[in-house]
Amino acid sequence: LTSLFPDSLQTVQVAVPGPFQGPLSYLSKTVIPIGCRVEVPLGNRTVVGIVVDHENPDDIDPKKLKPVSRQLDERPLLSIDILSIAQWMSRYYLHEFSSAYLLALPALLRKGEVPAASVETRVKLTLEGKAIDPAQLKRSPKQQALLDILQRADQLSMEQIRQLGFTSAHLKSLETKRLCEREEVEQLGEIKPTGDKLETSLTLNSEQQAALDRLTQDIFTPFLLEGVTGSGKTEVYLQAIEACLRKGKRALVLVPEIGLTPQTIQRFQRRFKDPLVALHSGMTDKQRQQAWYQASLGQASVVIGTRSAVLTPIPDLGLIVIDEEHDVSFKQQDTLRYQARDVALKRAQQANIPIVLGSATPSLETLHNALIGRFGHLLLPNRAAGAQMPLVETVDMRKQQNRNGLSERLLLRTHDHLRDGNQALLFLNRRGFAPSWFCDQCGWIADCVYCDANLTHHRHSNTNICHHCGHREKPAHSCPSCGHSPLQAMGTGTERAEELLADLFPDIPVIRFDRDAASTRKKFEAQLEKTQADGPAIIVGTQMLAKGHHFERVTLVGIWDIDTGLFSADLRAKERMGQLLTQVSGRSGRGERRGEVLIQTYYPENPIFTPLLNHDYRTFAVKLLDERKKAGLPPFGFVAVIRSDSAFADRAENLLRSMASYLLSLKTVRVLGPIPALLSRRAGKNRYMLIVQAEKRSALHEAVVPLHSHYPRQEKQVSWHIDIDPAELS
DNA sequence: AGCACGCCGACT
DNA sequence: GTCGGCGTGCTC
Repeated sequence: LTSLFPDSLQTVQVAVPGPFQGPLSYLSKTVIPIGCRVEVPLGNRTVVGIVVDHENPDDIDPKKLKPVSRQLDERPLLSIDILSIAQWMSRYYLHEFSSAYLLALPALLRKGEVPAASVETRVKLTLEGKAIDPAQLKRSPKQQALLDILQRADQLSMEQIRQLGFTSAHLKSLETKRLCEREEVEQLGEIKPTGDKLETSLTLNSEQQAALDRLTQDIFTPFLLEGVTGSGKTEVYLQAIEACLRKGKRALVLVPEIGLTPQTIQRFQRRFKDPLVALHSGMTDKQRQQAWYQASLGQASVVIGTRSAVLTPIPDLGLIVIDEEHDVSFKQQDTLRYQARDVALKRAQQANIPIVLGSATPSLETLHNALIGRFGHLLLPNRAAGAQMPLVETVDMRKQQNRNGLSERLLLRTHDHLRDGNQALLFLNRRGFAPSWFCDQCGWIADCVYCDANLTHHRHSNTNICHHCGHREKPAHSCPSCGHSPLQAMGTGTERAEELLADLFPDIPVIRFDRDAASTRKKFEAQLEKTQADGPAIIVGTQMLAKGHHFERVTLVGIWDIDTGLFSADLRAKERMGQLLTQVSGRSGRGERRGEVLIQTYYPENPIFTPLLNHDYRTFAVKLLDERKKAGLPPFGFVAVIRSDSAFADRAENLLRSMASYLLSLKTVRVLGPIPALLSRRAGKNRYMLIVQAEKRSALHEAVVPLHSHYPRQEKQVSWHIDIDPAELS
């Protein structure tokens, strides 16, 4: 009605950055559509916000409202669907209202930048290019391959060419030979998905085919695709995506942080003529913004991204794939602590489309849902190419000579595999040279000034580093406690392992993967590149190695030290240990030769190993589910952790004590704590936690929701947060 | 989350 | 005398 009176002022509800429980109200002369960005005054500055509603809540006096400074978008940037998922997230994860909305936008758009209309360079073949036989270019194989693909695709965008692994130099060469030419096209509207292929599909085995048949539905159906490593899950995804594109719908693929390599993108881009965009942390803000905008305009048929891509607007979304669904990187560990897998499930439900969660080692939550029939359960129990599962055995460290924790047995097996020209992969989940710097006279250990933790010795940089807060110092030469000199590096990290291996096998390249040797995407790619070379090699590294990389020529996997995972107090420590062990083992023997896995442990008789030695992750997981059931832990109950930190330990503890007594008085939830966090002092702050448990999700939420209004988030030098469905109890 | 205001110690 | 340390409080 108000729009009939052009002079009258409208109210708009705007989600703005800040610690607000809901949107703020502003005045506007015109009706601003929901989903548009606006600039609004906030305090004495101007911020970018998103219009999420029009109605003004009753409790706000309209006379106090300020006007919107500027409308930034003509048309909504975020659809109602995305807005409602964002709203669900902020309610469910109990974080500031606006964070989820802002999370849905790439950084540049969050800052108010105008989204770029995408000008695309399209590459087309000339008449000669269409006619020529690519075999004539056999002296330049890259050009030949590019020509071959262009002949099959008719035309490709520069982005596609890059994603396929070609450089502009390759293209230039074809251009100078007058085989192809470029043309600039301004892309405005949608591009209809076709599902037309560049590369033919692989033939599915009967299990893959059965899985595919069930995936191609048109209503909300969640599936667990449980397939052993090497069983061909990706091929099933690709063919399910093809079916989706053929219906004119688009697909969203989420992969773990570290899994989104050029190889992964290529694997998807090589299959389809349809355009694909990737969204990951290796891209610049500008690139991300462009990719996001193209996706939101419907110019990409397939969107492949990491955690934060879960909220990318995609018109006519028809399928969601979550690869390696158990991976911890799907849970955000700071600010808005969401689990992207669960948000994706919500999104699929809302869009009424199928979603497939794939893993060789499903999370206990997902496995449980499949076992009770809530999710469809698709099984790929065999390796696709008929390769055998590796032989797994434990090495009893009590009966072994060892050098820096490398047993004689593992050393001999490594030697054998290398002698046969194969690669060996040694997994050691501890970076640095040694986990401690100590005095063998009096037992003094270098610890962090700011944390309740030892310093890790790094030899390359001759520094002792705290892995929890980043504090660095030069290693002391003599003991500050007894004066003894010299001090020693005790224990083994990847740096020392690398040194030891280089010493033992002087002629064999040792390639290290950890946060230090592969700190950036580029360095990581460089290390991967080295593993492609012919001849024997040793790959040594941390859990970076467990995440979906195919090391075709690895035939031996050695697990340097599994025992830390056996005794950690954390909720998911055992689950992770089993997943890691299964995943790392899966890195071996995918080719022709049967792989071998050796697990070094001081506790070989621990029954937890028994099923894992036979590749029976399922039995292992069912046992853990049974333990969870007895303890009322997820997925049989619901958990929230409230963490507090303060420079003053008593303040942090007292705040939680007060919350605990309030929560206990409700009599609807179980409360454990306050207890000191696993790392009780970190970066100079004392940390405590409170574990809240309930049988019903609703009871848990009802209990914790009021805390935000009772306790300001920053009060008298204490800050606190709630973590719903925490990844770890620490 | 920012950002200003305001009250205390250590400097030209 | 002030510069700036960061504790406190506010933002439709």
